[in-house]
Amino acid sequence: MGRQPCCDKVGLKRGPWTIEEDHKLMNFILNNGIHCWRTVPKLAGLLRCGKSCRLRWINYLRPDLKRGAFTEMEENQIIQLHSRLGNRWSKIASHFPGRTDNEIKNHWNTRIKKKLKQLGLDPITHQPITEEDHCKNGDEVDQTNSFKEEEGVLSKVKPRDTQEQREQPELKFEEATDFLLNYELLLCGNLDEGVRGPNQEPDRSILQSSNTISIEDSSQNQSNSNGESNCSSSSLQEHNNGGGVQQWVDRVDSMLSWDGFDFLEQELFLFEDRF
DNA sequence: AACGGTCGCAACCGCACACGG
DNA sequence: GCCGTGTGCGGTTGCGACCGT
Repeated sequence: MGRQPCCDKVGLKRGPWTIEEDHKLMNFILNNGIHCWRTVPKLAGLLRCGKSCRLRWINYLRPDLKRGAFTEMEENQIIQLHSRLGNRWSKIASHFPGRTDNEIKNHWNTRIKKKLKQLGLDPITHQPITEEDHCKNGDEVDQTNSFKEEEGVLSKVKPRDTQEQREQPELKFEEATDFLLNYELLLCGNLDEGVRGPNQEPDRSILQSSNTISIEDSSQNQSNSNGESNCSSSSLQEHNNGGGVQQWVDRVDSMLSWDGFDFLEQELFLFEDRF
């Protein structure tokens, strides 16, 4: 016999969240914190299951979320961490304060995977794709390696240009070389520490070389296995130093564009005062 | 303008794990 | 040690936006 579902789904709403639902959830959590996700929707007056509320909070409403495109530095770090950790997205995400595992996973699947394939690297093993793989994997790999035939340009025929690709229409040979050099350096770090095994401390030097994160930062964020509230508060404390909560309020305000947002803003300022 | 194909992201699903009684 | 419950995680899907024909 299997587990009971997290909630009885009869009468529960599914699909995209409305602004009103976001409002209710955020308002509830800011006022009451998170004790038990199962009770959250009931108490917040939502027709959602607790799991759905949790996901919405973590992936979208959390105040410490960092939105916007991934930087090249972040991408490189993701690749490096993925080569060491595999598809353990939550572990990878823990190195990127403000980024969610879902976000990183999506970014990996939609962008980085392609980027690696374009460069002739297997996104799973992080090794160069061999001729055998070529034959084994058929079309998929075939596409990824076709850049070899092209003269000085590593772009391959794409079904259509994405926004990113429009900004960077082609991956030039020099850029690709830089990327590969970068990549090698990153992986060299991995190889050196390969003997340490996956569960041991990551290479601090590599991570600290980044301007954006450090082990200390991420460990602070992870310090409480309980997760959410602690993570939020520590980040909020950081944000608070530079008026971050105000920035978040501005961001959420513009993002959600509620007519009746004043009420929530008051709540948020109260929230800010607590930190 | 209409249509079909592709992409990217948000959300869902189901399993695994942790924890308390 | 077993069982029930809550939560976390990774894989997958649905759907709107965008683009080419």
